Amino acid sequence: MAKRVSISDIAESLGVSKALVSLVINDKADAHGISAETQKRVRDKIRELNYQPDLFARSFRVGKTNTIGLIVSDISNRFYARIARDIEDHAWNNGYTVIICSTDENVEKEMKQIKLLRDRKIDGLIISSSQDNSDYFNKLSEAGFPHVLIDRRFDDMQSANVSVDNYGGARLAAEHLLKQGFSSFAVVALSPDHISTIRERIKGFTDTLGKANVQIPPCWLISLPFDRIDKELDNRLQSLHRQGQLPEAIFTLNNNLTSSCLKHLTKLSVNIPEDVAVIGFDDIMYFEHTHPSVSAIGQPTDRISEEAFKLLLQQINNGKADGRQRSVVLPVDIIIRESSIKH
Amino acid sequence: MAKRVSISDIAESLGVSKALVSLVINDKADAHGISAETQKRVRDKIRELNYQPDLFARSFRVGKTNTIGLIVSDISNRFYARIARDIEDHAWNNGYTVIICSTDENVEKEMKQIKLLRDRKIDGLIISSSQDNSDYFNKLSEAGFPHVLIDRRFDDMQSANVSVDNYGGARLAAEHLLKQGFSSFAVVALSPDHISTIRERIKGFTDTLGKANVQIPPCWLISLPFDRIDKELDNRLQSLHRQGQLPEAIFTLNNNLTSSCLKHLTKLSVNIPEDVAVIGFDDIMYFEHTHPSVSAIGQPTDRISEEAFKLLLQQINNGKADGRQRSVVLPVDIIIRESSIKH
DNA sequence: AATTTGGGTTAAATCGATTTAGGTAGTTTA
DNA sequence: TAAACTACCTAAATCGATTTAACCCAAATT
Repeated sequence: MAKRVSISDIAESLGVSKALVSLVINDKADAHGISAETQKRVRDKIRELNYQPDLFARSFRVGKTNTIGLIVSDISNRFYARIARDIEDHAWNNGYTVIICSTDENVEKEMKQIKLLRDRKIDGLIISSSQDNSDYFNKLSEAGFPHVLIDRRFDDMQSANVSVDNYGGARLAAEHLLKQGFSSFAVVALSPDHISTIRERIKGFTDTLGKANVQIPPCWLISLPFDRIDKELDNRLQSLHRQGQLPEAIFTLNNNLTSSCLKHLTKLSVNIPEDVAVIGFDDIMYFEHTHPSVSAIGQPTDRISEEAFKLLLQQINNGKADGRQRSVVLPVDIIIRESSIKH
Repeated sequence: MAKRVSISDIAESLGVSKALVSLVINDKADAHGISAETQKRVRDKIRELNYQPDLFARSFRVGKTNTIGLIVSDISNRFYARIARDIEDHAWNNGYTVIICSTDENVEKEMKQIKLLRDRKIDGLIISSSQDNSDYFNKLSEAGFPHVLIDRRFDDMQSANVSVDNYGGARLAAEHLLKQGFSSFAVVALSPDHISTIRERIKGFTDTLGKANVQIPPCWLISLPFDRIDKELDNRLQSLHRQGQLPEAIFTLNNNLTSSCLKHLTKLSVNIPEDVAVIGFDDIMYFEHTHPSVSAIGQPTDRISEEAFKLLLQQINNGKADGRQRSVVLPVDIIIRESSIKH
């Protein structure tokens, strides 16, 4: 591997000091009164030897890596993939690079990842956490480590955070289903059930039904472990179907659950929405083209990314996470398609 | 921000040298005859002060960052999202971290990204390149920089690479459509058209049709610019539809093109497959649930990731990209669903 | 003539680790 | 008793940059 040319090489071959070269590179030459002629000589030599500053060494010295971390449960989930893409764009436009980690909802893994990223000296972190309380992040805040929580939130949280109106979205779904005249409902959720988005969506849905004096019996409150969504849902739906106990409508709490639900109902030859109506939280493009097309609560992924990155950058540039951290809650909307229209 | 404890702090508070502490940390103490007792003292102190080695500083010193880059055209594309996820897992299991970049098929951006990542001293790179020749990568090979090209390939390529049998996959699609009895065909491709996957898929398709004495007229060879797939395809399909010139079957060259095609045909009330049949390269879960379900050529994303990471790790561990680089071509399969079944 | 001024430049410390060629002191060997 | 050996440990260089306090010299001022 050909040896890279370093700042010393430039300095030596020119008979000047490394300091001088560094000053020129960093546009501090004028401020230090380096003569125009010398500056030109340096710049020419840099071009001649094709010198590229070692960003790693620079980062080491100045204590800033221009790298941020993004931790989510699964980067191949469309929701997070979109957010990742947007954040990557914002990062790139601001001279940052993104390291992405998937936790599989595994808290230990998540903590290890945060630790590793911090040991690697990332400048900040954007995370959709799987943890069940804010302790860890409050410590991060106290340590002044720039970070923004997205998607999921905690009570007593000091950290900056960006989320959507999960409660309101679920209410929209419930109101819509009630208006359509459905009268029995199931919720398909995800465990671990401490996840705020899940909790809020369930609450928004059940509260709204409650106001209409509709309760959801336990057998229709379905919670599936993250790593076996598909298989478990298959079992549960099959068993309900066998017993003729399917509800009139199902509210699925994220795009994976919606897809899986669609798949297994179809497999059971259950007609949607004639036999069972479906509406999901989180809209993705394909729901427009599934059979039937699927109603969903749409989340503004681009706004989430934008706000999160903005908040992170503020913290990084302020040198620390300062006291009052912004908490941003974004609105959602409902997209009504075939799957939830009463026949 | 509380000051981190460094190796010097440990050394000082113990009255020993930094070297000794470092040796203990790196399990080289025994080899250097450091007494068991001293080792224990060091380890105890490390625990007491909660010392965490600065991985960044270590990387700087040893010249290895344990970070790899992954560059693709768009990380939110399902195909790449899956690959990214798998690579991330392999990386994590091997103590590596992944920096992800999306190029939007922009060659200049891609080069800038490679340069940035190299300046940041990543240990290796996995890339699905948008470039139109192998020069840049051959230079990378000569410089001994570990890298693996995935998905797309080049002629005269010295770099390690993992791809799928695009030609064969396209042949499968063509054979299937012919067997179904369709007799006029369109191909929906992506520009820039130098991309190897696109070229090979087109060739595999047209060659196979050619053997059956079927030609594709220019108006049915549709090539769409990456950043305006959806809009352009809408126009093209509308115009063909208006003129009553839609083919009997369409072969779409990636999952985005397939989705977009589905969307716009549906919008035009064109029945699939009665009016126009569709089969796409690259299968994604949703194609099983779209209306109609969509036939596709499935790519083994997990194998791609696995092989790519394996090849990269080999290069990294060998210290250099050695002469003969492995070239892996993986098989694809055809999944036949409703959209390509003749009525 | 002595002092100040300032333009142009550099030496050296620094970031936090790793690595290697020694050093020291005590014990054994010749 | 001197040399050799052993067991333990350390000094200092190093990675490639940035940063700061000083330095030198010539011109201007007093």
